Amino acid sequence: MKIDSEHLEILAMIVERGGLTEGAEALGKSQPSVSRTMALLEDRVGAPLFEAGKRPLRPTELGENLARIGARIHALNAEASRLVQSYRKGHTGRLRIAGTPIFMDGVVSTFIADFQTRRPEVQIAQSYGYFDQLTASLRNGSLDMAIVPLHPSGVPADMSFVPLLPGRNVIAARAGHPLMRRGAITLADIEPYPWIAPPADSPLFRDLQRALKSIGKEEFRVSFSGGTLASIISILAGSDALTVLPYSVVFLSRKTAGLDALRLKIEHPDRQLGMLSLDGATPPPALRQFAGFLADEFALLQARIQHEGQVTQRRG
Amino acid sequence: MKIDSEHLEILAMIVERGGLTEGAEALGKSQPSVSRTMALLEDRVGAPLFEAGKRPLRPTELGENLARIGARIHALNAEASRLVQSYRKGHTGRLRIAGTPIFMDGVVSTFIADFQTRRPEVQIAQSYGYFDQLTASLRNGSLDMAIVPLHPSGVPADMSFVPLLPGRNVIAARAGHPLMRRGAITLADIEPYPWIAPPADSPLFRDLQRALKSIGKEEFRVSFSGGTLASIISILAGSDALTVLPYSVVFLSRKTAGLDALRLKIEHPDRQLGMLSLDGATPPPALRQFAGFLADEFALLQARIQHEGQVTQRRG
DNA sequence: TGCTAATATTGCTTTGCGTTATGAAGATAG
DNA sequence: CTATCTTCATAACGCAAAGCAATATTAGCA
Repeated sequence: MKIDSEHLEILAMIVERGGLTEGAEALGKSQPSVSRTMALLEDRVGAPLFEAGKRPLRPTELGENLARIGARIHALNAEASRLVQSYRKGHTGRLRIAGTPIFMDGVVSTFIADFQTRRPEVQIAQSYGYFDQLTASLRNGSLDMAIVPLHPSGVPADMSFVPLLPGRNVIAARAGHPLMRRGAITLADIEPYPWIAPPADSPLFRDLQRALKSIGKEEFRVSFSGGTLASIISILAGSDALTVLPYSVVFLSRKTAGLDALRLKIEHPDRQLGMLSLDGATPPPALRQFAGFLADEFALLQARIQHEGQVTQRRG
Repeated sequence: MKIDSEHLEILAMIVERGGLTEGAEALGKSQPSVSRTMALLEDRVGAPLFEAGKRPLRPTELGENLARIGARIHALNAEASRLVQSYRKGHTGRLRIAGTPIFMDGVVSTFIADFQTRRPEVQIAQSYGYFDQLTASLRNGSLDMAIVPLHPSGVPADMSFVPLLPGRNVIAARAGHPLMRRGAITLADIEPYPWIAPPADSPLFRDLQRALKSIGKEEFRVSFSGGTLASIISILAGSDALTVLPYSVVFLSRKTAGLDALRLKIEHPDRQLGMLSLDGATPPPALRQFAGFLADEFALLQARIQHEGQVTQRRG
């Protein structure tokens, strides 16, 4: 004896409105329709839901109790509708984002924070990884979007890539570093200082090797390696060590972390930092929202970086 | 965009069971049926509820959230079914019972108490009234059953009457009353004592008049009138007053209230105390339960009364 | 690669909901 | 008490959807 929840909702509305006709109107249905539905429900329940021979249709004890339940069901159903609406607009959902650690910590996470104040119902699960692992996760559906440095030619065939920033790297040190005051820096100037290296399997580590090689430095002394951005910044701040970081990271950490970039041009890899996502799957609508937000924010960031560069050049 | 609650319940079951096939089985439906239902729901929702290309069908974030709501709807629906079941068996409901005050207070209320320990979900609204008022209430649906003294010929055509006890009245006084020790009582013996009278519009008051006339007493001194049984008992207990009460009331109050019946035969009206109910209307199922219970209890009571009578006679 | 089990699709029937048109009956006012 | 209004019930019919069996498809796995 299964009762149709819809019937209970209709019953609830009739009781709430105090009459079948008004209930039907409120439900947007015809009066005969709900009349028959109630007759059917009474049949199945096997007991009268309305007092017989009363014209402004009044519920019996049982009818009232069932109506109470119907009202609660209606509330739940409406909640489901709201959930779906919200989800479709991208205002609700769970996003699984991953990317290379330094860039995620140094840049993306601050934008995520902004996004979450705007869309608090979107929960974001952030994790870290490098290219191979990230593409695998995208393919098996355990990740919605990856943020990686990538050369346009390296985009897998089954994925799309939206560039956010050029992948320009700089040599970073603490703001008060002895080398900071120098106008032009030579290889010899750099020689005495130890290096902090990103994890050996990271693209940034390879960038570091290539960058130093590009300015003629084949060997370098690593005083610290493998840490997250937070520990790298701590160590940079408390020592005269150098490291290679994306310029955007240095730019955003300048003031808060007392970091700066050395006036030394190094080869920057021909890559772009951008958003990578799988083509086939239906993306969560929240992803569109988030991707759009990131694109906007990064455009702004790039403008700020360029403006700063001009000012510096003019001053320098 | 209204979502079918049934669909949400199905979704919940699939998620709970961890697979479409098992969900279908648990629901007692065929696998294709629930498969298509879910396809339809996904269509309407406009977003995937299950991860694409996963064989033990796993819900998406949205699917899981909707399933949670579905589970709550299912619980409510089941609650409704239980309510209906319970109601149909007469284990739940509201009964509106009314009757003549003395008899309700003295006899019926104790049985109501017993019934309620057995069926705590049945709520009983008790009220008081005399014949005309009670039949009117029965007819307009504001009363489910009346308990009244009635001659079989007086049963209205549109009602049924189930007798419970003969309407035998006795003259009652406190157990230690001077007249109690006497074997045979004459009219002269009664003369000195004042009377307590029921409300003047009650059948019991007319009974009192008739009873006294039947033993030749036309005039009597009324020292108190109009009270409920509780006050009548108090006054009887604290004085040597006499009154007329149904024997069943005296019988049940004997021990607790220190009441007894005088050894003086009076004319008892040719009426039966019984249950009166309207024929046409569908009675609440709980009424059957209650009426059956009362019939049983009164049969027992009558047996106890008869047994007591025999013992007393043998002793007397 | 090929097997197995899970899910999707297809074709068909039945059920129930929606509508409009119309009938019956309680409520109400004079 | 009857005339009238309002409210609810019934009838007839089309359509959407749910049910089932049979069958195709595909992910997981050895």
